[in-house]
Amino acid sequence: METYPSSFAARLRLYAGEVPELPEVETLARSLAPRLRGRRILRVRILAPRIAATAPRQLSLRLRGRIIAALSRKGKYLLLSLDDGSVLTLHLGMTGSLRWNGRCGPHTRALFWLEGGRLLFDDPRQFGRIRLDSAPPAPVAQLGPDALEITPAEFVARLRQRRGRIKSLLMDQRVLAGVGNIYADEALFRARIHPAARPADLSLRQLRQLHRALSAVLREAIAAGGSSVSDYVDADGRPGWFQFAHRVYRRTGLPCPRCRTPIRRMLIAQRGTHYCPRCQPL
DNA sequence: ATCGGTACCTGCACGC
DNA sequence: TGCGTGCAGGTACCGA
Repeated sequence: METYPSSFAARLRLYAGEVPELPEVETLARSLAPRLRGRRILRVRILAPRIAATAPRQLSLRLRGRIIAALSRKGKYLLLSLDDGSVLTLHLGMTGSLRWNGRCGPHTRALFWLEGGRLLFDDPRQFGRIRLDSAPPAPVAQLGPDALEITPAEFVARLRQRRGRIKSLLMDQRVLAGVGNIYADEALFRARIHPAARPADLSLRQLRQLHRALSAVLREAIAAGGSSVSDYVDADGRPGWFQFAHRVYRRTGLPCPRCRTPIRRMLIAQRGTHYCPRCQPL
């Protein structure tokens, strides 16, 4: 476990884990499933119309009385299958969170009263979305294979039919689903691949290495985040999250954990991108 | 068709 | 000290 200057710890506390990517949504799905499955929805209230991709009135009317049959995740989407065949889709955006039996706050955007408890949707920036459809909606249907489930062969094939920069492709939800800025940087570092490289620049071996690195970093994050995010669903705050330490993400200027060269930051597709110039040559 | 850039949104850090 | 500015990045959308 690395130690960081306290100012950096504060920054990590502020940002790390705040943006829900695949591991955070997976952990949330696992902790919520036993609480929600089989429960009837009694009442729904949308406080911020902006986050409702389905009209708030429709949501309230059509959700009342429904039973949550199953809960699943695809990419960064949380899918609640209801007893009438419809699907409630939740996306947490950048700052969204779900809390079971939590207290309402200034950023609470939606409330779901269920038998035996209340689910809160908090989202300061309101990039999250809630929608109800008769089947998995277009955004979900267009997702590529889930990043946790994609095979090495499929991973390589899908990347090789694209020409963009490798980091952009990793984050393109149609190529594969679930990877955001944090895990893209971390996976590329582990695979020693420059984020601006293009698939044509990379050997088969490197692409397979990237698949391994991505699987590893996602699984580690789920393992580390599991208990803490589960606590978070119950209460306020996320103690224990910092078991998972980022190696390059937001570590600009700090020594590379492998070679001590200062981590560098660049922009790719307007996103902050962190890499080691020595370990990840172009 | 594919890619890159921008809008949306808010809270925090930073600098004058 | 207080205020203005920039930055963070999820998806959708637009134009080249």
